[in-house]
Amino acid sequence: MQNRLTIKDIARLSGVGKSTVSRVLNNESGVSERTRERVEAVMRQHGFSPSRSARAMRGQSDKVVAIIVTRLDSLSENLAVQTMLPCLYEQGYDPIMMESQFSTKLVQEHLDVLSHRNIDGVILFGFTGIDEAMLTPWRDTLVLMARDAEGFASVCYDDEGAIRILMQRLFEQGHRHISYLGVPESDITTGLRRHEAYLSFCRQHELTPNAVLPGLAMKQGYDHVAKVLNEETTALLCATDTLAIGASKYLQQHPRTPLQLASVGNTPLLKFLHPEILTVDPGYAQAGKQAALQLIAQVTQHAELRQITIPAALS
Amino acid sequence: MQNRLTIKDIARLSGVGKSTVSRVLNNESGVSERTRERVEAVMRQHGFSPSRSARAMRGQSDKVVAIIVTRLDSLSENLAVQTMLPCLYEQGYDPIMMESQFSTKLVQEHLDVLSHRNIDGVILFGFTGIDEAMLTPWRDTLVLMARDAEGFASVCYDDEGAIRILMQRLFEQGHRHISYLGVPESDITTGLRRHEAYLSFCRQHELTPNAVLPGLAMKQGYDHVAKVLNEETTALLCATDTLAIGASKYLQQHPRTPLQLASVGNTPLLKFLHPEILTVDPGYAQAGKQAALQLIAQVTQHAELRQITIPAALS
DNA sequence: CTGTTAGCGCATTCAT
DNA sequence: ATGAATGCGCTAACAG
Repeated sequence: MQNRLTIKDIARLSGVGKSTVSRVLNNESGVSERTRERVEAVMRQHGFSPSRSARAMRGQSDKVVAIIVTRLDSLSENLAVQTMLPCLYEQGYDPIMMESQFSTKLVQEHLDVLSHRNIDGVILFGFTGIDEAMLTPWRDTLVLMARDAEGFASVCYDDEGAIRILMQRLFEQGHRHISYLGVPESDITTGLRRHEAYLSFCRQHELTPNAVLPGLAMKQGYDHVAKVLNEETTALLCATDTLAIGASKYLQQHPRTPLQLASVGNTPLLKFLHPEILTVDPGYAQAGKQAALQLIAQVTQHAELRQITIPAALS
Repeated sequence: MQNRLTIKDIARLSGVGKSTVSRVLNNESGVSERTRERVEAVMRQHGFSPSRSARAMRGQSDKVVAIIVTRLDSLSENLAVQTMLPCLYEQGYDPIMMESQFSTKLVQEHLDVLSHRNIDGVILFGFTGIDEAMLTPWRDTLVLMARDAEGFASVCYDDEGAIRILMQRLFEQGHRHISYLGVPESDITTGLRRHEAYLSFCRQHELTPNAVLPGLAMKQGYDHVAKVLNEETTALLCATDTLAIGASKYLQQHPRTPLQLASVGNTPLLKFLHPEILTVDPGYAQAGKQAALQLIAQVTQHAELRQITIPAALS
C-alpha cells in the first residue's frame, strides 16, 4: 500500500532511539512513563504499525495460523470455524484456510507448505485415516478437532454423552424400538463412539439394537434408512444432521406410521428443514472458540496440551 | 519448525557466493548453466526454501492473498472458493479467510487489518451496501466477486442470462403463468438484475408477471411463496437455490396442483433435496477459478482490470 | 532508563 | 559470470 513508517521514523519524530520505540511497542519494562506516553502518542497519531515481516525475521512470530478443514461446506465445521475466526482476529492472528477433502495426502501436502512458512500453529479437523505420525513435528503447535490423539491437544465433542442424552429422552417418551443410522466404525468418533454409545444404552435398558452404518453423506442416509425400519420401530436416531436430512427425505417419499427422529448436530439447515427432529447440540460453536483459545495459549505461553471435550446439550 | 538453511548455507555447500544462489532462486539470467545446475541440486537435496519473511522485507511479495466471503456457510461462495484455493496454492499463495457477514463495517475492519499486512491481493465477495469508496485504495489488487464496479476487476454471474434461460425453458414447456420469488432490488445483482430479466421476459412474451422479493434466506422463501401462487400459476422461478429450498418446504406442507420449480444455482444440496427442480448453473466453480487467475495476473504482471462475466448454463 | 550496535535472510548494487 | 558489500525494519545485547 502506502510507504509506511518505520520505528526509525517514530524514533526521530518523538526524539528517542529506535530501541526505545521497540520497547514501547512490545510493552517491555524499563521505559519511563513520560517517554512511553510520548512515543505512544506519536505512533497513534501516525497510525503506525510495525512490519510483520521484519518481526517475523527476528525470530518473532508471524502471527499466522492455519485452519485445515475437511470440507469448506461442512455444516458442523463451519459453525466451529465461525467462532474460531473472531478469537484469532482479536489476538492479531491471520488464519489461512486449507481444505483436506478427507485426504491424508492433501493434509500432508498442506503441512509441507506450512512448514516452509513460519506458521505459528495449526488447527486441524480430524477424520478417519489421519496419520498421527505425520503430525508429530507439529505436536506443540497443533490443535486437533473432533478427534483426540495421545500427546496432542484436541477439542472433541462428547459423542457418548450426545447419544445418551438423545436415547434417554426417546426412552422417556416411551420409545422402545429405537433404530440407529450411523457412520462406519472406521471413523473413531462419529462412527465408533456414537454407535457404541447407542449399543451401550440398548444393553442397559434391554432394548434390541437395530443399526446400519452407511456413511456420512445425505444420500447414504437416504439409501440405507429403510434397512433399519420395521413395523415395531417408533424412533430413529441419526448420528449426524446430514444423515437425518437424508433419512427425512426418504421418509417423506415413503410415508409410514409416525416415526420420531433424533440427531446429533444443531445446524441451522436441519432446524429449518425439520424443526420437529429432536436434536442435541454437540457444541460446535463453543468448540471453535476453545480450539482458538487453546492454540493461542499453546503458542504464546507453552500451555499444556489439553484434551478438551465439549459437553453436549439438548437444543 | 527445524532450524532451516539459508542461502548462505546453500552458497557454502555448493561453493558459490550468496548472490549467485539468490540469482538461481529467482531464475535470473547471468548464471552459467553448470553452476546453476549445481546450486539447484544442492537446494533440492536439502529441501531448501527461502524465508518468506526475508523476501517480503526486501520489498518482494509475501505471497498472501485474502478472501473475504460474506458467510462461511454460503453455498454458492463455497463452490467458488473451493476452486479458487487450488489455483492459489499452485502459485504459492496462501489465502487468509475472513467473513464479512454482509457488514460494510466488518469489511472495513478487515481491510484495515490487511493494509498492515503486506497483502498481495484481495478477493472480495460483494453484497448490497458495499461501499466502493473504501475499496479505492485496493483498486489494483482487488477482484470483486458477484458484483461489478467501475474501475475494479470483477467476476460476475450472468444474472440476466440465467433467468432468461430458465424462463425460456419454462415457456417452451408450455407454462404461461410463471411466478417469481426473488430478492429485494437493493441487491443489484441477485435482486435487481434477476428481477428485471424476469420482467423483461414477461414483457416480450406477453406474460403477466407475478413476483415477490422477500430476501435471501430460506425462511423468507418459505414465508412469502404463498403470495405469488394463484389458481393459474403453473411454474415458479426462484432467484436462488436457498429460496427454492424454502419454497419447496412450504409446498410440501401445502400441497396444490403441480408446480414446476426452477432456480438459479447448482448447489449439491438442492440437487439432493429436489432433483426435480429445473436449475441453471451460474458457474460458481468457474467463477472461483477465474477470480484467482485474474488476481494473480493483476498482481504479478499488472494485467488490466477485467470485468469478467461467467456464462450461465442449464445443468 | 536510554541510545548504540549488530545481525536475522534475502535482493541488489557494485566491483571484479 | 560471480562474489563482496549494503540495507530492508526490527529485536537483542551491550554500553552508558
